[in-house]
Amino acid sequence: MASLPLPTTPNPHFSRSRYTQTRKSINVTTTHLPNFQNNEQRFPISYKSYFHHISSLCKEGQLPEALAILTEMELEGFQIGPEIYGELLQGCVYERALFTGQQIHARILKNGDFFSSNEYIETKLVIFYAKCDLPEVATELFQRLRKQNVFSWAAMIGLYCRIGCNEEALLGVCEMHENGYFPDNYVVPNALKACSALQLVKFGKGVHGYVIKMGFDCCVFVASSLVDMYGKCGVLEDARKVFNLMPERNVVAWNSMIVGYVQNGLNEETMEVFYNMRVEGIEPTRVTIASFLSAAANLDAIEEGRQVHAIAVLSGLELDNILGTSFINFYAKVGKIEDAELIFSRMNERDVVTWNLLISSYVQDGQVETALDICHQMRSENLRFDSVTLASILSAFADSSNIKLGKVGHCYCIKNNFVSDVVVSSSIINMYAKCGKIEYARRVFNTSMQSDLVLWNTLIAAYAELGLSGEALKLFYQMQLEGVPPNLISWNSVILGFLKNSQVNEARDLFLQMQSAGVQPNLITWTTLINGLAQNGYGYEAILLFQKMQAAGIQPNVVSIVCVLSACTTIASLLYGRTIHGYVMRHEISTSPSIVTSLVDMYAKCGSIDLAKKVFDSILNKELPCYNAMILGHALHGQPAGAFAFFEEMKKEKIQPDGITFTGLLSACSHAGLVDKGFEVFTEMFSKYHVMPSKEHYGCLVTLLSRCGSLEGALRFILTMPIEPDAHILGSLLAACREHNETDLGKYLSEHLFKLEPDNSGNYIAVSNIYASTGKWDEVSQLRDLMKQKGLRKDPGCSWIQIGEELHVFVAGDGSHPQTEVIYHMLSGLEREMRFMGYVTADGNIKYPASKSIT
DNA sequence: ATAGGGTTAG
Repeated sequence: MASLPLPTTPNPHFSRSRYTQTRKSINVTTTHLPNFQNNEQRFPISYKSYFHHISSLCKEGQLPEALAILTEMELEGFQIGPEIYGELLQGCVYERALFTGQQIHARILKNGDFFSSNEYIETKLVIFYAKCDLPEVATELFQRLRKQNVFSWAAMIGLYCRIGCNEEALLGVCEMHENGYFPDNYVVPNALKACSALQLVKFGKGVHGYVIKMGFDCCVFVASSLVDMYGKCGVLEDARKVFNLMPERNVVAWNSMIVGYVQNGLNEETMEVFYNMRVEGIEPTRVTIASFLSAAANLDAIEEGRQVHAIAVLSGLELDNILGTSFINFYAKVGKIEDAELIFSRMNERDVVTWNLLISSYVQDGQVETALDICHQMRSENLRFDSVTLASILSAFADSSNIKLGKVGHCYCIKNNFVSDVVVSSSIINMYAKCGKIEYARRVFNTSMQSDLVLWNTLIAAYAELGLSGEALKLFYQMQLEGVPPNLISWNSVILGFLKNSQVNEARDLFLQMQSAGVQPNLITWTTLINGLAQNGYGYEAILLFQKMQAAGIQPNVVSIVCVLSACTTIASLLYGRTIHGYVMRHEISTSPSIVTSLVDMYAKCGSIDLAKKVFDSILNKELPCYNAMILGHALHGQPAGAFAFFEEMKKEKIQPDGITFTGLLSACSHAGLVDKGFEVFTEMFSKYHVMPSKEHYGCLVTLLSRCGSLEGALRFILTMPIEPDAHILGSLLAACREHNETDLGKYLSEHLFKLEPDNSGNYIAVSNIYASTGKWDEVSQLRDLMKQKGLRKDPGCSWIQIGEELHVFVAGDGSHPQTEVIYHMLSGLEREMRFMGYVTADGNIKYPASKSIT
């Protein structure tokens, strides 16, 4: 019989019969033990051999076999020492085998005090229960410990970290330190993790100091954790410093740096680190790839993402659920939905996240039907919808204004208790608002959690979109009374509300207010303002604002470029339009379809049909909007043949025309005086192309008749058309009155116009044009003063150009067209179509010379 | 020690 190193005192509970019972209970078959069973010679096996065998079985995860040997040892009469139980418990820790571990714990207890009060065993038990994520049991055993040590502390701190009790974890670190146990390089990473979870950079820095003092800073684990902590706390400079100082860097160190950049939106830096990592020859892991893909998705970097896809395949990385979803996310975000689908079909395991990502991909792509299809498939695979699924499909119903399905979705949320999720309820509010049911949105908001910022923002955005700026502002104040401080999105929405309601000054004022409140405007704020100014007739100021934005260090994106191009268009600034075109070419965003379309539109409307055509020809997949831009461009040039040629080309390419196409064709007819052709197009529009005529189309015909036919014919047409004439239509009649010197009829129509829209500044301009054309400058001045009194500053009916200190004001030949046309005429040398009205000096006074030619 | 999905603003 081999001698035991421990215990030195006999165990009173030890008896053969007890262990025989245990043997039965664990159902051991001796076939597991070939070396021992088949050895007929039966050399005496030493305790040490048994121990090593158990130890290696435990390390291989063969716990039942290890237990069987334990039983065999007991049958052989060995007294079991703590190190054997320790090995077994360690095996259970590796395997997270809670049940087996509990059995071992029971055996230890049966062996009595000697074992259960052994420091080594006690610690192992704490570690075991901690690793099995049982905080109650682990804490109880930890508190009953006769002697704590670094290991038991490490286990408890690790447990607290895993289950998200980060405060407890940090308190533990402090307490162990106070009790004289120095946190080792296994405890430090957990402490740092807790710091980042709690965003306690200062505590993290303290730990960093401790790390340096203890000399742990050369430990890769610790240093990587420091990089991770600084990254998660947003202190990228410090993360980088630690990273640069690391004597050796493994994949995790590189990954931590990459993850830090990606999570802070520093996408370019992420890519740079990735490339450096490649240069150093470090093989990427799934973490590397997933993080890189996230950056590539944010940057719309299709090529880079595809290359990394190839790298992942070449590196033989397994396409697990998380890596797979990263690929789906990347391909969906860059608009390659087919590739996203392909990845999805190749994945072996899919969970709710995977399915949700595919659903939201289709929603973002505007494919509502397919998204719903996927929902059904998801259900047939016995996966339940969660709040993420519902938020996605509700936003799909919002985008497609499908209130019927929206209501079904709302009911589903009520039945399945999703309405308490703020993300879901904000989706419901948004859905009702986008479906035109603002009162339903309000009611859902009233019954929801009123402490959530996003819910407030959703409702404010809904009112803002409708131009109900008063209501939006009221909510903006109300949320602050309820103790919810507004964020950037709240400010942006209120500004948008003002601009949608033509309250340009209020919008500008709020833009200043937000800055004095310490909220810095972002790209969206600037773009909202630029777009709003352009839409309200302040094209020049919009361009100045765009330049100011760039001076403030904010890089424009696709949306802001499109907005500033539309500003160029409204004031026909070919010069600045070309500047923007240059910017676009230099920054390699010239492939964006919306920018290209805007460029065509800008050139066409600013008077350079040749440049418009040049850009148009460079487009590979031409869609409806760029054809429309070319048609409108030719219409404005008074080239109906060109407009109709593009219409024919469009038909050849099997592109369905829409309402805008026909507005272009009709205005081409109106410019060229083709009355019959105009009515032919009008008839074809609804009989052949099933496009319902809108107010705009009727307006074009009224202009056509009043210009080319007779004023009388136009009046008769107005009486027979199926819609009420709006201000725009009356405006074009008014212009015709001026052409025909029908001043009395003009004055009569003006009264109607002011009744229809008393605060529309465009009407003031239209009426003042009548007076201007007959040289009645006093009346013009009176109307301008009235506009100033009313706070109206919008000047869509006339146009101006700055020459030195003077602002020269022009009016179009018939005064009925947007100012764009005026400057277009000027640029294309068609001065005869235009009449010079006067000029505004720098101090704001208007001077009206009798006449002036333009050079 | 490091990695994946949803809501609100242009």
